[in-house]
Amino acid sequence: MNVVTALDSRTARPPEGAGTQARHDRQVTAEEANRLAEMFRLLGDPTRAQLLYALLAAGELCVCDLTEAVQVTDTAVSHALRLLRTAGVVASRREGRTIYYRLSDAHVRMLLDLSREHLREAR
Amino acid sequence: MNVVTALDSRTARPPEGAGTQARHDRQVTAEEANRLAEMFRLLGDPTRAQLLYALLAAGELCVCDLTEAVQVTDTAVSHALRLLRTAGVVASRREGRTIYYRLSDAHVRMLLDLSREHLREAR
DNA sequence: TTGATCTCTGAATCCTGGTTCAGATGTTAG
DNA sequence: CTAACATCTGAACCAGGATTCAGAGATCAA
Repeated sequence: MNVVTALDSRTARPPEGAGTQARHDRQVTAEEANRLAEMFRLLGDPTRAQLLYALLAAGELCVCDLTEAVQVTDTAVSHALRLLRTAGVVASRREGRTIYYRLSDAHVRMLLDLSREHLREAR
Repeated sequence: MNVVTALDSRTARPPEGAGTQARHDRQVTAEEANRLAEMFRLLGDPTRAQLLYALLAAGELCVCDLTEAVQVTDTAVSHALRLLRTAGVVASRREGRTIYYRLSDAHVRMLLDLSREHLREAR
């Protein structure tokens, strides 16, 4: 209701229309925000984060290596990897009885890389 | 950007010895990964994500505006904002009886901006 | 074949944390 | 002062999801 002091002007509220298509605007629809939240949630678990950063550093690792890197059960690792796999974040490759995992999403890889970088600079 | 992190690396297994240096390297300690996970977790909730993206777009909004933007109770918004506030992600400013919130962490702002961008390009 | 290794799966448990509820705090108007 | 408004707080409730448990595929060696 109140007029807001926007940093960037153009805060005009479009009339909630359903016929809105993909905007290149700053505006983010609830749908988009939910998709983004879903992705962030995937990274927001200590086990999964450690797995992903281990893969980011090593490039490719088998489950046994990952189990050793992160201090949890191999079962927990397997469950975590399944989530990441079905989400398309990691990909797997079988070689004999061992299965190697790697990051498959360049987008996520950049997020991980960038976040690590900035965690170290700032604070 | 140079997001490429050599995928090949025939899994040259470093012998996992005692010498755990690698502080500025690609290596990420469990401690760092947990900190990063904690930050991602903060963004990994639909309500909080919508709040943050609303703030990213508008620059500054009061609780009543945020309550309207996100479709939840004002109480839920308040709880969500408290989490973000204590984490240093948002800052508040009082003007009369209304309180205005804004993003206070440049790091998070970039993450939000970048993620939105890439969600739209890719896929 | 048997046994050992590596990984995955579904069910059950358990716990974190998001929402709701009822009320408190602070602020402005009358 | 009281009343209305804007927001916050703590406790309780409850669901989603991470871990554990027990066992199943899959693959290789002997």
